[in-house]
Amino acid sequence: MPELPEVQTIVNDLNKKVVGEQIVGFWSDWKKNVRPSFPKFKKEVVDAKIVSARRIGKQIIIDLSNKNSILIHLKMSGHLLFKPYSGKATVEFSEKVNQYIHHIFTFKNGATLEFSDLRKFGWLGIVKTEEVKNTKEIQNLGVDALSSSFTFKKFKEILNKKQKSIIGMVLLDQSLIAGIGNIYRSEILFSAGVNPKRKVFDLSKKEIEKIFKAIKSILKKAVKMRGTSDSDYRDMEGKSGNFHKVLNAYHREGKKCKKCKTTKIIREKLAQRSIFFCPKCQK
DNA sequence: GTACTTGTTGAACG
DNA sequence: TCGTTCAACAAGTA
Repeated sequence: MPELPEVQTIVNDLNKKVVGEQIVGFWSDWKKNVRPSFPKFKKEVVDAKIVSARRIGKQIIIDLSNKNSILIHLKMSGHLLFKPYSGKATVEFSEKVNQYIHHIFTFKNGATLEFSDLRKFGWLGIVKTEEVKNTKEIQNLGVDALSSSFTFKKFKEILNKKQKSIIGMVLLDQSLIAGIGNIYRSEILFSAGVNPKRKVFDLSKKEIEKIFKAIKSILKKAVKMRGTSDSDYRDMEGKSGNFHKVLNAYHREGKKCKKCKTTKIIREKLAQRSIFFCPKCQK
């Protein structure tokens, strides 16, 4: 499932591969997830050129030459796949994930950008570029976890407002800090040595510092490694990320903690979501 | 057929 | 009224 580092990887690839491309066609077989409507979306994107791609939280924004922007949210199982023109109908990928393509952009040079989404939870929409920041999806997001405005001071401010909350919940709340999902929440708290169920007011200054540093360092490291492919995430070429190879907690329940090497990682539910941690290393 | 997956959202809660 | 918590929802797999 794409979280911030996976989305960042996709945005980086978009900037490398599709900037300057002119959209000549758009196809969809799941029109209910195209906003505001399929005909309107198609009308606004066809003929436009791609200017640049950016990201806020897990939200992808692709700015077009006609003052419109495409918004894309991949939700659980969405992927964007770029296929350069090969002279054949499509370039084949071996990964199973490609059977679920529901939306396809075609470019003037014959390349395609395909939106694959197994569970059909993802969506894409068109808005005026100047209206992007006013959309409900963007306005509801807190400060982006990797942006320069997410400073230690800012993190303390957020925690100050959430004294009674559980730290594991705060990290997952997109309206406070945007970009952290279930995988990185577990990894960040493991790295900081903090139990996910601790209350914010109970955290020491040093622990807060450790959590903040872990957010930045783990997310940056994950971006470098092109994301986590725990279940089915793929980058634009259909390739897996590498971060799952270095996971310490996520999806490791029953396995020995890599830090203390004695205690097993346990899995618990926190507000309907799984949380993974080492009961010995995370107090 | 049922439980499980996640991010988002609106309803229900105190 | 407000801030917080919970359950529902999307669709598919095992």
